[in-house]
Amino acid sequence: MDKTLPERQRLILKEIVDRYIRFREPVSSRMILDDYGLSVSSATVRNDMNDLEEAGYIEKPYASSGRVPTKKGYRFFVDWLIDLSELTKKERLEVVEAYQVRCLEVGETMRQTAFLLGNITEYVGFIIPPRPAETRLDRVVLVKMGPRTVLLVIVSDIGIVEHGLVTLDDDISQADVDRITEIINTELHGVSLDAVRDLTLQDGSDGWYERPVRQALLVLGRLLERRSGKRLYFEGILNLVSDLQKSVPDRAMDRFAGLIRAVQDEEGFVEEIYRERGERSGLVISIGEVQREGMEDFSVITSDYRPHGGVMGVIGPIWMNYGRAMSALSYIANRLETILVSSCPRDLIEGAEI
Amino acid sequence: MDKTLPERQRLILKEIVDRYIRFREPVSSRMILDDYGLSVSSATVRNDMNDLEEAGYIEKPYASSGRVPTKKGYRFFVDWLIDLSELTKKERLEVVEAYQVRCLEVGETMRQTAFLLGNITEYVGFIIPPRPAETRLDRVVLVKMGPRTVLLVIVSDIGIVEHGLVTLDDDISQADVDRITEIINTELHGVSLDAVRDLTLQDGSDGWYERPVRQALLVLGRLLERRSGKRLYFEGILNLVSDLQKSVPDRAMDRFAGLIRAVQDEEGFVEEIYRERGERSGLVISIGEVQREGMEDFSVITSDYRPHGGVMGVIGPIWMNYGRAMSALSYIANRLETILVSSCPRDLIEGAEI
DNA sequence: ATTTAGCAAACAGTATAAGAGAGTGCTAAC
DNA sequence: GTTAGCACTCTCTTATACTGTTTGCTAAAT
Repeated sequence: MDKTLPERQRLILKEIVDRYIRFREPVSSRMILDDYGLSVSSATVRNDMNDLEEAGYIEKPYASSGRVPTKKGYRFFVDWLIDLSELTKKERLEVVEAYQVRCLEVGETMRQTAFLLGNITEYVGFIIPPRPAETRLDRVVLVKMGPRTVLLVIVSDIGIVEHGLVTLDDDISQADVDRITEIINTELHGVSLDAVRDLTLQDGSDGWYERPVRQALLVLGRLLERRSGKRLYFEGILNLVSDLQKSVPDRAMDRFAGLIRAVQDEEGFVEEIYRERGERSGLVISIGEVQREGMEDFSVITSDYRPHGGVMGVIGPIWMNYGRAMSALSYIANRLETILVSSCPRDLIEGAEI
Repeated sequence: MDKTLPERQRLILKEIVDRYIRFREPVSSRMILDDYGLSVSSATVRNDMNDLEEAGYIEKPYASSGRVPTKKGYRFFVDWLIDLSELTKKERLEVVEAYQVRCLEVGETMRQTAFLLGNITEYVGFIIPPRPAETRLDRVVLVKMGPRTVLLVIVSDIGIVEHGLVTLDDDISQADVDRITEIINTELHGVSLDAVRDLTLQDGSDGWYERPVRQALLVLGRLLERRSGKRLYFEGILNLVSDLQKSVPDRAMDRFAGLIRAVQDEEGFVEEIYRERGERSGLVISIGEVQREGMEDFSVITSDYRPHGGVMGVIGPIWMNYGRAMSALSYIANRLETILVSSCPRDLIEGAEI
């Protein structure tokens, strides 16, 4: 990586990116002097800016305008020049309190997290739930509701993941329900949700168990199957509206609609996020690099979170406040990990660590 | 009500509204002739249009442009001139299938309904859940999860409304849990959720029961309290983007942002919807009449649904396709009622009807 | 009493031109 | 390596003219 750049040019580049992020208009040589109090003339700054332009870090919208950072410029900025800006006490409190209300339901925790990400960064927050392949079944809970109906609750090592109704062919006693629960939990405790799904949906185990057990297993499988569909939670898409409107008034709607379309196909989006992250862990910053039509002008910052390899992130305009977003993302990822791990039953904790 | 208007003027007004809804541009006297084949001259049509304008049904964006319907014009249109357009077989199927997947969770049913409304009308669908004051507790289910933790599921006459974790001070046996369940269900079966909330949160019952029962009741109350907060489900806000962009390219973002803001304050929005409906039942059409800043240029069609007095609706631009939206709304409201009533336990059905 | 033909007037929308202002690139001097 | 000065470029705004659509009005026709 080339962090080599003359000191003054680094300063000027930093100033250009900082100012552009703040005011969203091309930065002239004068502005840099006014603001920064460099003890050189504007001509000198212009010379440096020329060098920076030749090196591909900045560009001009038109021949005699101020400079605007290029993607390469943003990249250099986030890699070498950025100041991280800690969350305020108030914001940290918001996060902590949001997680205070203990959510049993994993889905609720996901929604909450996406909401926090969106709300604090004022961009779009999203989260991909823990992979079912690495989430383990803690137990199922069966409760007799009616003569032939039983409530089924699926509890994983990170909380309740689904519930549904099992309709049986015949009437059944509470004792039988308890026995079935016992059987299922003995067999499936600690098995990954994906494996549970496959086991319960395949017809192989047909002869093994009595009918009510088979029926319960079938519903269990179906619920997990349906669950796999829900792979993504978004919050705060509307935060972009005012930002875009202020920054690119005439193209705002286009950009916005483009992003919506890019994100509509959740399956594809999730895949692209994983592809883009590759084998990296921790924060990954993609500056217009997410390969989806309509996202060329958006930046995405993602972070993985343990246990079970989920990914959360923030989508913002390419001129987003990277420092803030990065801090927020780290902090929230960290909090979420704490929450998830702390709700993990003791005997499944080793299994949870990869 | 004045449905009195010379026959030809009615025809012309209908044609103007129809065309404006379809093409979203001022309608000239020529267009009406071309399209409709009236056997009069354009001058005659112009005279009629003049009358219509004087009567306040249409107006000109500028001195020599074609005519555009006024709110009064839309009102006359929906009251006297509209053709309802039935949903297609495919659309009806979509609705039926969406409800096929039996949702236990009331919240899920609400989300589903809002989604259907938004998706089929291609505007914004929303739904206000059944009033807790008129929803009755069927029973609670308590399941021992750990030594001192108990899972609490709240089942109302229309399905599961919430679940949460009760943390007890002392260890407890399964038998005790069953006894507590019995006590709570005996006391509270058939009581409205609002009443349950108030009963369980007031400190009066302090001495009555042993500690574990009191603790369970407290959590029950808290969950119902939290639930009251979630009074609104929205889906399809993004459907408006393309419509607005096509219709009012430059003001699109403003309008959009305005609506978002108007709807952000859910409490206030819900109140205004109830205020606007007043004592009316069935479909209510508000043409820019919902008194919220930013909604002057949007129309809202609402419908109540039984049991328990919820309201669902569609928000669209003032030039929305009223015929389609009205049909969709009636149909979906009807389906939802069927679903809700059919899942209602026998002994609570009378209570459900107001 | 309606309806119609014909025509002047209104105005959006587009295109073109001119002027102001901001910022750069370059050259020559420091 | 840095700076002052100046010509040049390009956006943004304002003014002007032109085109095409549609209306309102008047006078004649039915």
